[in-house]
Amino acid sequence: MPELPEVEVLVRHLAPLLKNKTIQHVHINRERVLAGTPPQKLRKALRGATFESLARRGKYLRFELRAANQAVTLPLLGHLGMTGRMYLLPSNSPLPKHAAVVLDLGSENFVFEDTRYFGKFTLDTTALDELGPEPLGPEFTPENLTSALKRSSQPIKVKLLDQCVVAGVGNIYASEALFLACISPSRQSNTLRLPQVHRLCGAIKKVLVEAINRGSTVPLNLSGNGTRDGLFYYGSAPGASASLEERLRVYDREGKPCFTCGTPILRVIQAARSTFYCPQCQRAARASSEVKHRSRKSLA
DNA sequence: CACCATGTTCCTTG
DNA sequence: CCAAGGAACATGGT
Repeated sequence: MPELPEVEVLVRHLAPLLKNKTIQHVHINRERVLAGTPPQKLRKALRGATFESLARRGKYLRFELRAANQAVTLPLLGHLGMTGRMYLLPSNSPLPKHAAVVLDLGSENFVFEDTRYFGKFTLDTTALDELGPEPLGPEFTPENLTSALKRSSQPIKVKLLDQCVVAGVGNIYASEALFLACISPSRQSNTLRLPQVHRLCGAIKKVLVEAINRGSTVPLNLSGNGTRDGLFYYGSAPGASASLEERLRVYDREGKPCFTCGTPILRVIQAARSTFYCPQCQRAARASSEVKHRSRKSLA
């Protein structure tokens, strides 16, 4: 599932390819991804409309379309869920089995493919209102992150997946950022001190920027066809085929040695998701019970 | 068959 | 009402 870096790479890739293309027909194969937008409404809104711009917000793609002879633009929101992909295909290419929505652009199709159909393709943009700051934007500061964390006793790893806290961090980069910041994933959010939050902020930015610069974490197959190369293909580019292990410091490295200290990486389950961390580099802070015990001792 | 998966949302429980 | 935990969603890979 694409986290922020892959969405960013995809948006940069698609924006110039879609610009000024006009939608001839709208094919909806899975209403579930419309997130409440009536199919007729989507067809009516998109048919004849032209792509004007595309931007990312968190893990969302926000398309701006202009209907023929209209002054106003229409926002269209996309989300890749766990398995979503978006790409252009020549009109004569076969559509994938799980094509949820297909926009006919004349000589090519813009395909939203999503095997598990957890993704979204909708005119309803209200989801954006709930999002916290962009991690690579000016609002994402240690001070703001501290205030977002201060009233939560949830483990910090779980809290980082909350899109209200910071928009775009997912399961991979939550583990990665905590490793870089040397913070235990089980540390209670509201017990982090400013220096640690400072480190965490920097670590989040660093792992995201690294991944964006790398192209993506998992090779994105933007052609929709693993055997084809060409314009829309990232995955097979030379140097882009490094395995997860070569790109990530702890994620999916259970039992393998920490790159810093050699201690085997652990995997635990938090909020029903896997977390990976180094128990040596990311030691939990001294438990409060231990602190109490000590003070009781010194009193005695 | 078992378990796992880059996400979000809904339901239940306390 | 709120926070937290877990199941559900749907499909495929190992």
